[in-house]
Amino acid sequence: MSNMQDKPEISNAEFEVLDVLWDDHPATSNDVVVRLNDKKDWHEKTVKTLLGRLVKKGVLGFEKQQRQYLYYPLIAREDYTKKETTNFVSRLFKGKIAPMVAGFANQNSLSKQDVSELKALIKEWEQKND
Amino acid sequence: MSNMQDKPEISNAEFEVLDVLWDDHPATSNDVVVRLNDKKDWHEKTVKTLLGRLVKKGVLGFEKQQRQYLYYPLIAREDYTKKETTNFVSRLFKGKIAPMVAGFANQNSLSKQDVSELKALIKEWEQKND
DNA sequence: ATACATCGACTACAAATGTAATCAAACATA
DNA sequence: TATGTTTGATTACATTTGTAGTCGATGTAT
Repeated sequence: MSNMQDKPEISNAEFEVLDVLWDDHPATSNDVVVRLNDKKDWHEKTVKTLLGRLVKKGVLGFEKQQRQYLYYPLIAREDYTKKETTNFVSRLFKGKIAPMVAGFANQNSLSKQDVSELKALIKEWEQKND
Repeated sequence: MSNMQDKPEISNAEFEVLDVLWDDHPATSNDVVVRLNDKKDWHEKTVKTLLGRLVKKGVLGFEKQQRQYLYYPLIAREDYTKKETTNFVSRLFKGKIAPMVAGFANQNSLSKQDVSELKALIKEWEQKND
């Protein structure tokens, strides 16, 4: 079983880096640094370190372009978010999605759009599972 | 501003301990150890350490009963889960709940009950915000 | 050519975390 | 009473994480 692929454990700081690469890639380390400046107040070296760690973890790949690297994600945002969501819901809500939505709705205000999107989801589900 | 209450940053291992205390409290360290045996394969000492750390973080309180301590949570599960959920949705889904439910639904199978609970939530919301 | 600027690689280092072991005091037991 | 047991307190220690700094190779400007 050579390809026993265990979850990459992405830290919070690493996630921010990955996130900007999901938004647009490939990108040089400097691109990432620049795009992170909006949200985070990180030193260039910090961002480079995080890029390196993500590469080592198999989360990012890169290819050389002259002296620089062009980084890109090796895992899809959707896959990651789905897995994390399942995990989260399972840990905090015994795997039940409704209580999580309930808690959320009660904490934040659900917008009209949120609600109509949820209704659409449900309708779709009902058509699939008549 | 003495009561500037900053979030307690509960680690994964610590959360497991807190979780069994939410289920039933107060409880002695040994109670916790025993109840954790089902899920986790942790040494007694490990559990004690985690209890201590949670106390230090202000997440648990205790009162002495003879030589032992009776531990109990100082924060409510609902408050914690709500805060974590808001945080999670904000980080991974730009604060939008519907995409998170969509991803979840698509990964796991939504049960008929999940759906009816969601519908109930929505109906309630619609009544409140006519 | 010379001197700086920049890149990735490697090193640094404290705090948090996972995972216990040791120690001293209090109890229980032979 | 001498000994082993159990408790919380303290200490241990490797790994991960946040947050950079240094170094050697390469690229750029004078």
